[in-house]
Amino acid sequence: MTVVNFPSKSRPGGQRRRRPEIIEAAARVFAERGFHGTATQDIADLLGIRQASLYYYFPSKEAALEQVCLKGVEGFFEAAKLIAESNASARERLSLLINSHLSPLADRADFVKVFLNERQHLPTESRRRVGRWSRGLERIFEDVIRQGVAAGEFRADVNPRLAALAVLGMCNAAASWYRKENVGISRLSVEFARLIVEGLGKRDPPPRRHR
Amino acid sequence: MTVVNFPSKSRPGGQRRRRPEIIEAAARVFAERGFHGTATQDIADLLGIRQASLYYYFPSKEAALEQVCLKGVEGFFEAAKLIAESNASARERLSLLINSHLSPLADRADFVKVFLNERQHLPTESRRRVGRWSRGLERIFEDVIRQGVAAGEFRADVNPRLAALAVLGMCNAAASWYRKENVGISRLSVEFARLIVEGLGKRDPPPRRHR
DNA sequence: GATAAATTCTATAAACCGATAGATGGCTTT
DNA sequence: AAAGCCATCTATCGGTTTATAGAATTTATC
Repeated sequence: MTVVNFPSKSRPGGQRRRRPEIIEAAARVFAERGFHGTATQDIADLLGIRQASLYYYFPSKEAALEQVCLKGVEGFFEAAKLIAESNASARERLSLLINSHLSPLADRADFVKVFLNERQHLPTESRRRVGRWSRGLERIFEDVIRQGVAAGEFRADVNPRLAALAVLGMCNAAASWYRKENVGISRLSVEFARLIVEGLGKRDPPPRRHR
Repeated sequence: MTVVNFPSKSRPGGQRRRRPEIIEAAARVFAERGFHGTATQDIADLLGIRQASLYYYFPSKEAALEQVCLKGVEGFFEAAKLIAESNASARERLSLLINSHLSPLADRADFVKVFLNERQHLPTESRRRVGRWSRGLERIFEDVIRQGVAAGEFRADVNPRLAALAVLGMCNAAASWYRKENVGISRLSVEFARLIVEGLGKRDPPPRRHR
């Protein structure tokens, strides 16, 4: 009976310890050339193994995309939901939402990028799933903005739906250039949050003083 | 000698009158499935012709992409430059820039979308070209914002580079959802411009009145 | 209506790519 | 060191896709 808790027995079908590394390589290449622009050979090259060896780690190229996308959205929704449900002001919550939405760029930019650009190529089932997920996130932003309007924190003539899409678009676009620009996430978050809440314009052009 | 100015003689190698239609079909399919996700067969299907017939209109699939991308950026830069060089206020110019940047979505959303999402797959030479073009446009937005800061119209602590990327990201993202959301360009432009210049926040939370 | 030009078709070559099957070697455990 | 599992390899099949060649058909011109 000797039950062993070492890495043995427990798994009937292989451990595949290198799996995370494989998925990371896939993310890198997918991010750079896109899903259909990538041959499985490209992933193998990056890893220094043979093309066919990849199939020990996933059953199909699409399955690999699915894994990458999953890691690309992991936690987003939950974090956003927590923030949205806190009882801070709408301004504060929106700023936190922006920060939370940008944070993953720091350590998994490729995964996020692949999710954003390649999710359309997921098999039907999981594409639907991430569709729902995506709409849920939009809704969270939209609701916080709507609450801000209702509370008198935000302008009354704001269209919460459009504003939410604007904010998300702005943040998501950062995935494309975050690495090239030399700016940290916290700096970026602050800049974006202030841009959205306060705008670019100066508050009170003070009554013109004579020099 | 009889020189004819009718549509004859002038072109030695064919007229290819259907070319615009062909390119439009390519744009449609590229926009939906991406460049590498599209087979030339798909374009042919949409047109009701045979796959091989396409090659009467362009020498390669990449060349078709090039044409689509070209139409996707046509005029952007020139329009933006004119606006940036006008002597309106920075606020006004930025609003006009946003409007001008969104306008093409009305009648060539597919072309714009393809340019934004698929330009990475252009052959090296033209990719470099649109790279320069793209940076030029960023620069225009950035400069107007910088001038607004210098003129005291915009907050002094704004990072013009990041703000420009934010605005462009916001506008470009609209290409993905413009059709689904039922909103006209003018409405969208106004909303976005106000969002960027004034922000979401209310100006003067008036000294708290009783209820 | 004859002729020429423009357009579309059929047929197919050649390369590429995803995926499977089964062999091989190395590491772990007993 | 024997046994078994884990990981990778070799070899290859079948399907897809881009692109070319040349015939056939339609359209325009005189």
